[in-house]
Amino acid sequence: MPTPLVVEKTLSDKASLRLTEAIITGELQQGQKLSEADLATRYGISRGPLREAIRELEGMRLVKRVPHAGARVVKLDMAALADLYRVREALEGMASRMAAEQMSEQEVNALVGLLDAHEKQIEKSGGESYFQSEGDFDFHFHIAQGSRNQMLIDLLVGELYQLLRMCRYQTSHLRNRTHMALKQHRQIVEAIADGDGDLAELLMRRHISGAWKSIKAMMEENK
Amino acid sequence: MPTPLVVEKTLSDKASLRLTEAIITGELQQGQKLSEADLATRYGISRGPLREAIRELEGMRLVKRVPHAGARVVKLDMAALADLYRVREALEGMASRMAAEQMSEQEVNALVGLLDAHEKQIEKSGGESYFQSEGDFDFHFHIAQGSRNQMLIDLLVGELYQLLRMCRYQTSHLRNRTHMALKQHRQIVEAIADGDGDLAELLMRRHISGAWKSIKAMMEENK
DNA sequence: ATTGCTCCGATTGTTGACAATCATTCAGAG
DNA sequence: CTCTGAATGATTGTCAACAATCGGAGCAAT
Repeated sequence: MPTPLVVEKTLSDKASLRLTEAIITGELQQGQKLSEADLATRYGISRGPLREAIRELEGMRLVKRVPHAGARVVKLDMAALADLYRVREALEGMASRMAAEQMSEQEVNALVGLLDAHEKQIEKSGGESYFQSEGDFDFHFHIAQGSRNQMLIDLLVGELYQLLRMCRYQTSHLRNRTHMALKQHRQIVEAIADGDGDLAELLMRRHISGAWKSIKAMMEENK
Repeated sequence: MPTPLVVEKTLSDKASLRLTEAIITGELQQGQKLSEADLATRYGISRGPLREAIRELEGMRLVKRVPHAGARVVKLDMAALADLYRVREALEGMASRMAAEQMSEQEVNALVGLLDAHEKQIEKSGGESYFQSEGDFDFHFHIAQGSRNQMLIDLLVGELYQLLRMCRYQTSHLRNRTHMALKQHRQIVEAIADGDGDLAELLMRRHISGAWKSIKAMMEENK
């Protein structure tokens, strides 16, 4: 039985995906208003599904909606990013702890392999492409999965990581942090391999808190 | 100028509120299917707004939707509750830390007053009414506010607390924990008053982790 | 008896038209 | 000239009809 090559999706789900990408890549800029009629005709669908897609993006915190006034792309100013990184610190810290408690040896090996691949990529094409190609997300994504906590996974992958991608796309990123990041990643994996939840959480929180500090410093310097 | 007594809301927002209450109180039971046609006629609205309301509830994690098959009320089994309490531990721990760093003296005093009121209520009407009347939520709600972190507040108040209310409504709750809970609340406030973020986070995490252990024990015993 | 197929009813997904609301503009009074 | 406020255009909210899809009942063949 041949499986269908194109997975049939509902129009609003497809619209939701397109909108998500448009927002993250900056095709729809921060604070920009989302006109229902405009987007509907542009995507070749009706306003009904599009409205539902917007409701979905609201749930992901990518847009903010105000009744009778429409939806606007969320604005990631310094305060919002500070909030985001604190929440991320809490959630990924917990994810690392739970991953340390529950990841199988096989999964840990896969993680190590992932970091090896990342290291090679960095050596070959300069640190820049690491963040740019979202290799960094691979790592954090796998840790989230390792926690076996579905709610944690949904929160991180479905909401926080989208906002982070959005931020990363729009601010050019420091490539001098890649080596430090990779080293910290290895330390975290080591703690997970040892089943040391306390240490894994501590290291992940430091890793994220440090990333925020350097982003913040860069933002304050560049403007 | 007299402010309007009835705040005009959109139909889908009103439906969203009604549905939320119906789910939390158990009027719509866990796992039950939400029929669009049925609910729409019952609420006296059309299917359009109702569908948007369901999308909103999906964002709050109160229902789970599968394309072409409808939406069902989420099932809070043991595994889901375990996940929920771990996430809560991480987020409220962070909220307590930030509250300790940022709450004003005045706000802390208000918190102390709140706990005094709670204590009186417990003495007067037995411990039972404390959890039942959602006095416990008052406390956690104020701490979230104190964090000054809007994303944290949205996550806790808009999503996690709804699920917790749902759980609390349906499982009769231990009243022998009220005294211990109150004592722990006081310790947390003390840490916040001292501006000791480390301790505030630690105590809150213990508080929540302890609550989960006793709930889990009760569930395993009762079935 | 069980497996597979077809048809049918019920439910969800989608559409375009209609109603309500908001923001802007422009006229007129002070 | 400024401020108020009423008309107007554009945008969002709502509705009811239509199309697409899923699940199950019933029947036939092995």
